[in-house]
Amino acid sequence: MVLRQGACKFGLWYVHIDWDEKVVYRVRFLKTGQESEVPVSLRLFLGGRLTKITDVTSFALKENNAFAQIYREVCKVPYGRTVTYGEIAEKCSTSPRVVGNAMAKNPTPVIIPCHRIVSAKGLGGYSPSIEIKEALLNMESQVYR
DNA sequence: AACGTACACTTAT
DNA sequence: ATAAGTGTACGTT
Repeated sequence: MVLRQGACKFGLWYVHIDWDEKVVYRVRFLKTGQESEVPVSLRLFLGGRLTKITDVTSFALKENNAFAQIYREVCKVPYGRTVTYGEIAEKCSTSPRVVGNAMAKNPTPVIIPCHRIVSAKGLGGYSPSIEIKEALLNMESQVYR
């Protein structure tokens, strides 16, 4: 297996990605970085010119644990839409808290669109920065308008 | 192995 | 405003 690493700018951040062919192992938002090759659809997506990332998937979706089920549910949320932690929890027969946990530990944000999961009364959280969540949702709402 | 604590929540007092 | 329920992870014993 050949692990490839690249980065792509998004606002003030660099989106760093580690991937191999079709499988993404890690996505991080860092303040530093250097533009380099990333999966094509990721670049288009971050540029607001694609609504669905099709050419890669996340390794976390394939696992066989409680989080993976949650992640798969999160992936069903369409572009430009948001659902609450509670709604995801209900579909997975668990509690909202657990969904929050799963989101916080999401190894591949964007690929797994955890920014579309919000709290029942407000935006909810996002790491490393809530600004990123806002920017992503803002971008999606513009395309969707 | 057990225990405590910390959460990207929600609902009911 | 505060508390209780919730499941997982992670640190400390």
